[in-house]
Amino acid sequence: MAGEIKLLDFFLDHLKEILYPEEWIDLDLELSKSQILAMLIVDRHGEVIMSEIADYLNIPLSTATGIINRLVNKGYLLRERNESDRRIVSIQLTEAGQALVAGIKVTINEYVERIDRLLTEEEREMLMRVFIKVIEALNREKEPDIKQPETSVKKIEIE
Amino acid sequence: MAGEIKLLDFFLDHLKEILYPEEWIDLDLELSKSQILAMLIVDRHGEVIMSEIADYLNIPLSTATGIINRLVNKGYLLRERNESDRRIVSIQLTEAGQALVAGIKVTINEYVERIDRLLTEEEREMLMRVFIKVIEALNREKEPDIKQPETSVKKIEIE
DNA sequence: TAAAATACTTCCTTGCTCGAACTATTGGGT
DNA sequence: ACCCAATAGTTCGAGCAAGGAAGTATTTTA
Repeated sequence: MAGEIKLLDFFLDHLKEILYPEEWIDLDLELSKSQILAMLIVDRHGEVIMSEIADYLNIPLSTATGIINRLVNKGYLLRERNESDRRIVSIQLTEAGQALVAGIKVTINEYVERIDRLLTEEEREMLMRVFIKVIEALNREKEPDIKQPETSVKKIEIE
Repeated sequence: MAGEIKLLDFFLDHLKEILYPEEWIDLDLELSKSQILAMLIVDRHGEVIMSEIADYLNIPLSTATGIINRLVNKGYLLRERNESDRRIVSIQLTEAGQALVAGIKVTINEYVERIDRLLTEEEREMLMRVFIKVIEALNREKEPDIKQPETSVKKIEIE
């Protein structure tokens, strides 16, 4: 009981920090949150189609179109129609885009290391475990159907 | 080393969840993130002036004006000029606003309890400790000056 | 009493978000 | 072959948010 009250107080006290995590981390002054996510997705998958981006970001295609448009206009992404199926639009990084993503990753890594240094090995493990537990539980409640959660940590090669 | 790589992967994998925490929690369909925060601030302080809201939310006054305007238009807040210093505008909850905040708190509490149930006492304590440690460290780096951090858990009476 | 500081608001631009409507292309069924 | 449905996107319109710049009162101070 006492534990629960404390956790609620804690959430209310830190709601601002929780709701605006991008302010912990000045990720990049050039791009917005959504734009950074989109760039990282394109980077990770090499070449992506609009629907995939919308899927990964969990946003409607109409929103994705806007985000990608701005990145194309800034010269970070390339948009081109697929010739074998002309409904499909595929997205790639330009060279400027690749350079930008590299910089973003460095920045993220710096922050991660900064946090990492604050934690004991035990805390680090528990943090990840708890985070995954919470995310999985909340996802499970949202859509108690369809496919496997598949929310465990995936290994991604960095550099 | 292995720990750090894992933590970086972890962050990259869950960047969407981290950057859009409002999607974990369908806080309220009626209000936006900023609007909810503004309502909670007014609720907690009883009567607040615009500058205080801007301060707490860490946004410029021009942004605060817009957020409060929409809440006033929806009938949740009351805006009135201070008679002793007519530059000042103070904000209060209307009855509808009080009812809404009560509902928001119930919703938050439900989510907090849902998370709480997933955690052991040890995890709960560590989670709060780590969270505060990280927030304090990042704040300290941002502004290595001025006043005390004052980021420890404050107790707030609920209901 | 004039000038500076304070407390806001207004205006403008950019971005995100979403639904609805629309275009283009492809695939299936008969 | 032809029509219809499904698929893949874009466009449009409206609301919300962010923030800088400029403007309006009002109060303080020098």
